[in-house]
Amino acid sequence: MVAAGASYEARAFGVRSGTPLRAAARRCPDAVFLPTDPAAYAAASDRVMATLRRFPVLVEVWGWDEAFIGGDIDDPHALATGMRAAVATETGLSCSIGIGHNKHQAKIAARYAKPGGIFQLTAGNWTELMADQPVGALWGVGPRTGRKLAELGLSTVADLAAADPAALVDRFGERMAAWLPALARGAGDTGIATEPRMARSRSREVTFPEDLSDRTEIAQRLAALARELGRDVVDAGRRVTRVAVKVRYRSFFTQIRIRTIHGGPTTDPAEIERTALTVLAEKFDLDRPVRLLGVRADLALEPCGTGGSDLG
DNA sequence: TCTGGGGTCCTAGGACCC
DNA sequence: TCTGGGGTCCTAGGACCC
Repeated sequence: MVAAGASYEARAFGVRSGTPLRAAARRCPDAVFLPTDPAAYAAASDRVMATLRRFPVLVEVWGWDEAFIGGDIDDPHALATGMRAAVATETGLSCSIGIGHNKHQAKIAARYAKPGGIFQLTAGNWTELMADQPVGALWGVGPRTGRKLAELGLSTVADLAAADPAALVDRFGERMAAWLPALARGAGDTGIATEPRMARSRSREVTFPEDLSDRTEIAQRLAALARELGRDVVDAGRRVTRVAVKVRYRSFFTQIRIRTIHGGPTTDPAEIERTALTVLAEKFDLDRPVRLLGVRADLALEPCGTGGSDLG
């Protein structure tokens, strides 16, 4: 069990998202531990997004607690101030706003804005603020890429910004090789998608308190997950194209095996369950203790139904 | 940091067909 | 029988983000 998030007070003690609960309790003995409440987060999120949409801007929802605001804005600082005030008045919540010429800059600016402030990152102050940062500070560069870049002698944003894409191609492929140095120079996407995205997949997974060794029990637990998932997907009015099964063993070694549904996309939960069980039986070694089981359904991009627009 | 749950996108290689 | 190229579908796996 790990913390999904932590208050700023708890963060001061070294507790953050992903910290095991045991470690969190050790570092911060006075911490209050709350269960997750997805429905409450969704409701609060809806209210915040509705507040933002009242401004004459484009709003792209980016998860529960983030949004990109787009537009040709004369005075972004004034806009941000107005938005923060409106969100506070209408929802009682505090938010931070980062301003930039693209999503990447805005995203990083928002870090500087926290907690509960406004910060602007531009071509003008990008270099000053970012040049000496580790490459991992860039949005989209994680620990793995950071390590690979370090092996090439590129550890800071400035190093990467000056790197020759040709020198990165072998390691990262054509696209990434071109993208990474641009990212380091502050480039980024500017598109704002106001329409809700059509989900590509839906999944369920569970880590067991005690590893599972009994094959029958493993199959039963997977079947139960598949049934829950099937219900979700049907409720959402979507069709399933592929079913993936995920198994994590005691060693933390994790495998995903996938199968395309024969005969085209399905809405039949029984078929989802059956496919998951087949994949489990045919493609996994179940002689080792299992720590986690998961099922994922990949979804057809066209909703099911007979041409109606019941998803409005 | 003995390591949750829910997602997205990209790449590489094999199979198969023309 | 061997050879080559291109296209498409499929799976595995890597990586990142919240």
